[in-house]
Amino acid sequence: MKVTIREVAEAANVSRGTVDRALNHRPGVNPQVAERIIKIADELGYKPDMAARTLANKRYTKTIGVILCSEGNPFFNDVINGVNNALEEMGHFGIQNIVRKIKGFDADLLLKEIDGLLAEKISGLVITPVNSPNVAQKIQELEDANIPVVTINTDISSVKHLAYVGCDYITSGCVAGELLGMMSNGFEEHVALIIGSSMVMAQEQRLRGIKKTLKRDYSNITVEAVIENDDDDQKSYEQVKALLKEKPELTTICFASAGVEGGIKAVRESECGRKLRIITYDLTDIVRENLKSGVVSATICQEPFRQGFLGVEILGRYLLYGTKPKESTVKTHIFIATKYNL
Amino acid sequence: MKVTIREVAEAANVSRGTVDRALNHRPGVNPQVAERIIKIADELGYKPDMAARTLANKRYTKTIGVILCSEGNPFFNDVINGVNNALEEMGHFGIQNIVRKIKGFDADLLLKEIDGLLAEKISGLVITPVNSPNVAQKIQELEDANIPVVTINTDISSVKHLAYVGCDYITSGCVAGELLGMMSNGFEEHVALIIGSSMVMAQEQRLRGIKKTLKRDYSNITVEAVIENDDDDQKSYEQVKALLKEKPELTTICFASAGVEGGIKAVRESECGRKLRIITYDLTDIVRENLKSGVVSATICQEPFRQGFLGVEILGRYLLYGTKPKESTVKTHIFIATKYNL
DNA sequence: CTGAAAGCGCTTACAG
DNA sequence: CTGAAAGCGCTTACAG
Repeated sequence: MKVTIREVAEAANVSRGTVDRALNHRPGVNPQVAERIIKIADELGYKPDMAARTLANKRYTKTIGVILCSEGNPFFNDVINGVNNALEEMGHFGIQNIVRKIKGFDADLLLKEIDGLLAEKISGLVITPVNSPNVAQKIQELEDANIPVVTINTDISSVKHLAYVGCDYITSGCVAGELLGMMSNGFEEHVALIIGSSMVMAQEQRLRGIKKTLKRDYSNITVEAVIENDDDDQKSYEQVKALLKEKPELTTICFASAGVEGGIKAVRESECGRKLRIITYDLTDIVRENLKSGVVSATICQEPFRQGFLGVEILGRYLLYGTKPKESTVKTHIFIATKYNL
Repeated sequence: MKVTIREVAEAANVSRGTVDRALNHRPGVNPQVAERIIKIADELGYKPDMAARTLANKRYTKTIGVILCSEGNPFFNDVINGVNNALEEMGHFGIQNIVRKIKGFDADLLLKEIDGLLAEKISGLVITPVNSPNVAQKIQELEDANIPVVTINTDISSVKHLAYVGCDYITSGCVAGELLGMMSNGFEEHVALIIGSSMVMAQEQRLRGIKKTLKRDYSNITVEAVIENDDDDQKSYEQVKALLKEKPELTTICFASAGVEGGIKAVRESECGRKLRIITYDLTDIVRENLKSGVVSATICQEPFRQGFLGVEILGRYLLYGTKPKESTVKTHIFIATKYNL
């Protein structure tokens, strides 16, 4: 039957406190005794009871801090939903939370918010980091101070942290390339790729994935232009407008980032007879609308809800039970959605 | 701060036991008192602590029964993984389990297994049901006896039960239709649809979804044949072989069920110059291999892992905390995968 | 370094 | 119908 700490204690002829200390590698146990206890626990097949552990830890409540660069960016709506759902669940287990949202991927603001949360004594942090050295250094400091950090949606390089939950952006580019290829049906196609900025790692990676795949497998597809719209709809509008005038042979536009609304407006206005195919990334309200009406053919998604949810859940489990995910990189799925599978 | 049952009891001037009984609608409380307690708890913002609840319930252990029609069907591998993962989690919360796997969607076998699990005193059941009247009746009996039932992957009609976790098969067909449409790039295409059996509701629905979408939006695509292979590879091989001889104009084959291996073998053998496009459903090892090698262009997935995982989790949460899912139908996502996003 | 004991919040068998 | 109390399994402050 069920093996509890009590059975282990009896078998080892020590108190339950000592078993607990030994099994959880807490200080203050004779190493020999500890080793013996661990062995006995193992033989008995002892598995800690999460509910009891959680309950006992209620006396020493922990707080999860969350910082999202989400303000004014509709993509993050689903990430936020995921975060909130997981935080609510953690609430049932007595974990508190503080959430901060900032506008843009602004390193200085981010650092200020991190310090703010540290002042509030958070026990762990979930964050969409800016991939800059000073942010990396700050995250290193947190990890060193035993405050685990989980990055979501976008990662930070060169700092070991508890986990990253998000998609692989190069693969995400390859999928777009493959999709463009499939949709060409072997015929000649001329595509334009619209990104936000090649200075953002995720977007540069996507671009790379697309180009690589087209080059390798679809010589019938020519990339006519790569445009950076700074994720700005007005700019996107003007650029796409100019592009369509300049390149009448264009058959497809792929939006690898934001600025979809402006871009589509330009396409709509200039459409005179020919039908441009549009593919996008992610599933914002704008994209959803345009998929339904047939303006956008397909969009490539990355499970934003799950990014938020898992990010918080992984941190929460670590704080509650000390369990780490098997891999520190948790990839969310990339998949293609059409009007039918939103 | 944190409101516990104790605070509610003090505010209401009753014992904690009475608060518990009132809040959980257990019998044996004066209705007026109960109402007052519920109101006070609400005002105080009382939220039950799941860990404590779980721990307290340890004394009255529950067992989840699982019956899967999965034997010899590789699609179910991921469903099984999901089931096992969730069962392990439930184990931490003191819920036991009994799992039975049977071969084929065989109603009589299924009924026998259900009775077997009932004899083992299961508290709830997760099942891939056969949609037949006698199975429906048996599930009704379980629900009446307060043994909640969750169906996964395929549902049973006309019986109210705790939940169904799986995809919407008509939509799943529409997605294939849309995919075929996208891949045609407006050119004339001739497709064959291969299903297992139109007697299986899921497959009949998929077929319907595909045909509907093609008819409405893609008049350039002609369905040349619909073939039933009984999910048998040998049969599939022979039928596809004959088909290819008979219909040299064929450009695409869509496998809406099993028998992919046999079908692909036939395609391979007969390929003389022309390149047939193949699309499939789900992500078995065979499909994965053929996607990677470029033989299969795309496959339409339905989150099998999640079907298993959520099915068990929903039942477990109901048994532990009495919480029901918001909707009794929990749809898993349908998405398109290419060689890059497996 | 080790043990005895209190406590986390909820549930239910038992007594009244 | 209601209350007092034991107990679920683990953790840690305290005493030794």
